[in-house]
Amino acid sequence: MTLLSHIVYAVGVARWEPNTKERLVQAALDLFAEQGYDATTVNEIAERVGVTKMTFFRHFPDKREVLFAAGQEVHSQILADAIAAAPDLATPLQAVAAALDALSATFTDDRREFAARLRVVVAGQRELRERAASKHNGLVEATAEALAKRGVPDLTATLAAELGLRAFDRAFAHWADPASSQPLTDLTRQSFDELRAASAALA
Amino acid sequence: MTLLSHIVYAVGVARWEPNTKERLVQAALDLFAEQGYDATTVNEIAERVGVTKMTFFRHFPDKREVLFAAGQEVHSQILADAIAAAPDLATPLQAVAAALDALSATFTDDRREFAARLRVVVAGQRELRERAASKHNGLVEATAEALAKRGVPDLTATLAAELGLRAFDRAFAHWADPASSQPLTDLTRQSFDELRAASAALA
DNA sequence: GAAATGATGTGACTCGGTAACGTCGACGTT
DNA sequence: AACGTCGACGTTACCGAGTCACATCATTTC
Repeated sequence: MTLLSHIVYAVGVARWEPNTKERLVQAALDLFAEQGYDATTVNEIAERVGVTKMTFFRHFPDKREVLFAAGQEVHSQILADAIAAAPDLATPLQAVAAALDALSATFTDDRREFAARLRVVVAGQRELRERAASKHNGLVEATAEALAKRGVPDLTATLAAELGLRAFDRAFAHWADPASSQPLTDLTRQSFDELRAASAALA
Repeated sequence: MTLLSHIVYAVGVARWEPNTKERLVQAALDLFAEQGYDATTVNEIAERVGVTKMTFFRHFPDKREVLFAAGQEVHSQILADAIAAAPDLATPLQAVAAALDALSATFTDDRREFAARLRVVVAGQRELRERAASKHNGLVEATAEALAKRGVPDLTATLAAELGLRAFDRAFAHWADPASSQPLTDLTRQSFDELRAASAALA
C-alpha cells in the first residue's frame, strides 16, 4: 500500500465503501424487519448500501442466504473441532456437551440483539424457516460425522448429535428472548440436561 | 351426469383430458429424471401434458411441490389418527410404533418403482432435499402434537416422534432400493427397533 | 511504468410466480 | 329447450430472482 493510497483511503475518496458484505447483511435485516422478507427486493437492499443487484449476488448465492452465510460452515467447524478435541474417554454425549459449550461460547452478549431480530424475521417466513432447518441438519451431520471418526456407531452418533443440537436450538431461542439474561452457555447446559433426561425416560 | 355427457366423454371430445394433476406429476418426474430438475422448466412440464404454465400453478403452489403435494397433509393425518387411536395404556414409543405401522401400510408394493424414481431425483437436488427435510419436520410436529394431546410431555413427545420418523425414513430408503424386497412395514419395525436400542444405549 | 488483479457496474436475458380478464363446456334450474 | 352458474383452462402482461458477458478503474505487483 503506497503513501498516496493511505491518504486517499483516509480521506474517504475510495471508489467504494469497505465492508460491503456486512453492510448488505445489516441493510437486509433492517429491511426485512421493516417491511417483511417478501416485500423487500434485492434491489432495495443493494441500493441502500449504494451498490447494485449484481454485487449482492456476488456476495451471496441467493436472497435468503444473506441471513445465513455467516453461520453454517463456521459453526460446523467449531462443533467438529470440539468433538475431535474431546478426551478419548468421553462418551458420545459428553463429547457433544463439549461441542455445545464451544459453540455457545462464541455467542457473546453483544450479539444478542442481532440474534433476536434475526429470529423474529426468520420465524415469520416459511422460506427462511426451511433454510434454518437445513442449517440445523447440516450441523447435526457435521457433529455426527465427527463422532463417527471417533469410532461411535453411526446411529448412536446421529442420535447424540440430534439431541445436542435440539438442546442448542431451544437454548438459543431463550437466549434471544430479551426477558432472560443468562449467558447462552448456561442455557445450553440446562437444556441439554433436560433433553437427556427426557430421552432416558423414553425407554 | 346426463346421457349426452356420457357419450361425449367416452368419445373423447371433452374439452380437456382428465386427471390433469396426476399427469403433471408424472410428466414432471419423467422430465426431472431425464434432464434434471434445474434444466426442466415449468413450461416444458405443462406443454408435455398439453396445458399451459398457468394451469400448472393452479394445481401446485410452486415448481418443487409437484413432487410433494401428494404426501404432506395425508401422511400427517395418518400419523395423528393412529396416535390418537392407540390404547390409553400405550407408552409414547408404542403409540409411535402403531403410527409407523399405519403409515408404512399405505405404501403398497406397486408404489415402489415410483418411490424409487422420486428418491433419486430428490437426492440429486438441494432444493428438493430441503423440501423433503421440511416434510420430515412437519410429520414430526404432527406426531408430537398428537402425542401431547394424550398427555405426553412436550420434550418426550418430540423426541419420540423424531425417533420414529428417523426410523421411517431409513426404512423407506431401503424399501425404495430395488435390491431389498421386504414390505415397508417390516423394514420400519426393524429400523425402529434399532433406533430404540441405540437411543437406550446413549444414556 | 506496464501489466495483472479484484471489486464493482451495465444491460440483456431466462425463468419462476402472480394477476386480471376471457373462453367454453358441463350441469342444474325453470 | 332456454338460461345462468360454475369449474377448468387459456391469454396477456407483469414483477422479481438469478445469470452472463463485457466494461471500468483503483490497487497491487513486477
